[in-house]
Amino acid sequence: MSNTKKKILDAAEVLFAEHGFSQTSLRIITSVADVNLAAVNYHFGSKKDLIQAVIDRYFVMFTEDLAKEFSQLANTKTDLNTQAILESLVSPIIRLNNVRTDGSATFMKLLGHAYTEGQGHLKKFLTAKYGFLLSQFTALVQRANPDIDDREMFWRLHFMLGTFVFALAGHQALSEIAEADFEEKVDSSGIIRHLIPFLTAAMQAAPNSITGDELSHQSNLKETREKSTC
Amino acid sequence: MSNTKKKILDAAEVLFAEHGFSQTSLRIITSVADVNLAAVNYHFGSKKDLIQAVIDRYFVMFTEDLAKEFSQLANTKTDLNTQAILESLVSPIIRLNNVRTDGSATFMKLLGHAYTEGQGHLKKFLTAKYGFLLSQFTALVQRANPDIDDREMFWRLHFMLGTFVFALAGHQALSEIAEADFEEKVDSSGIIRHLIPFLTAAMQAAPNSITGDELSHQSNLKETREKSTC
DNA sequence: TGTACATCAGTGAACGCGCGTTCACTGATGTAC
DNA sequence: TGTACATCAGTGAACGCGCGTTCACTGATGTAC
Repeated sequence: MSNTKKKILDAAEVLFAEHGFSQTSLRIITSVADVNLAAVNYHFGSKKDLIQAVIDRYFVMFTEDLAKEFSQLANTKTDLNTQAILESLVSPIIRLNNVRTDGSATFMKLLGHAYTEGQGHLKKFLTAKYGFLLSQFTALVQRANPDIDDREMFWRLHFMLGTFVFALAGHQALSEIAEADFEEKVDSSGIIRHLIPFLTAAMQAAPNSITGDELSHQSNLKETREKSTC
Repeated sequence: MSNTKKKILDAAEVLFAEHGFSQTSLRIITSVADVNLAAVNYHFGSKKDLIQAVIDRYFVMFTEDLAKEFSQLANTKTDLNTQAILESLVSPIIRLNNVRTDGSATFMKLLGHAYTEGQGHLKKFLTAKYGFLLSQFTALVQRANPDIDDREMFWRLHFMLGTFVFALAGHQALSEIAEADFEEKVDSSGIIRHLIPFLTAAMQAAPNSITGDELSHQSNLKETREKSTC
């Protein structure tokens, strides 16, 4: 990979993570990377392809590690527990910090933007290329929690992954508040240390017995608002 | 409020929720609302002020209900439990659906965009105006969980709120998959029904005893990657 | 009751600007004969 | 060894386009005398 190409990717990932894709112009990327404006289109073809390349570079690193962790767990002969499965995510995430300063937070921010900004093509691209890892992860969690039915498992898995991404992507803002309040600096692995027992307990919750009907009547406040805001 | 102003707000909130703020142009908003392009600047001053007005209209409805629920809980003489506190969020969220079709999902999507897109001014505006509700919520959860120390409570509160927003904002995409897999349609209140036991259990988890040092060495894979991607 | 002026909601067209992309071009390096 | 051509990385300037915003203007309604 040419030096120019690498300089573009390095500048783009930081700016995309911080400000999102559509709010980051090629002009600001190329000026930060100190390369010519036309170089993006020369090396990547278009802005869309640059976004894909930035995300894919992280995914390749991340999924390589993750696949190893999963296959180790899958080959475990003894019982699996939820905590061990969640902890298998930790090393691949933390190791991104060795590749780039704040690598794991950057990766999670990119994922967050891809989730909310992408018009679908990014999601399809990622699902097609890395969906098998989600399947593996699901299988492991199901093996560790055989009593949870498929519907409930579906929701809990997505809540869990959502919390993971959200917590790590918003890490910077939160740890600034935490630092002001508790004089305690917290990095990515510090957040994960708080996340794992939180999510392990959540995963093992007893399923809900409240019905939809009960739920909609449980408040003491009457629902009297009309379908209008005039 | 003039009819034109209301038509702009109604069209804008749907488009902002779906595509984000910066990716939604005033031209598409005014064409959907069937009003003149210049009307946005006439009635709201600028696009930034329109965004603020859209979000504030939801917040006024939501926080009005929420404040009532919180003060009811605060006046409870008996013991508070986490589940009851989480359930107090349900009615104010669900009631948004009476005001507008998919109101609660729209609100959560707007919150999500405000969180990831806003350059700070939106966050400051919301914190200044509605931060007292977060303090009330924190006080209630602390009363229900006196054994959790302040640091741990800080993180769990933010994980919880993050999961709530993430789950409800991404509700549409997920329930489409859920529908395909389980032939079961799920709306906002259906998601909340899955969320509450999940988060209640998470909140009551035993705090972690793993130290940072143990965490960074718990993987069997060696961390050998260099700080380079060439 | 009539006239003059003020206020207000809304409009059509244009403004300047920043955007992603394109294109003709340069200069260095490699290859064929 | 020398010459002609091909390939490649990169560049500077311009392109057309969509954006948020502005501005002079219209027409309806209200108010003062």
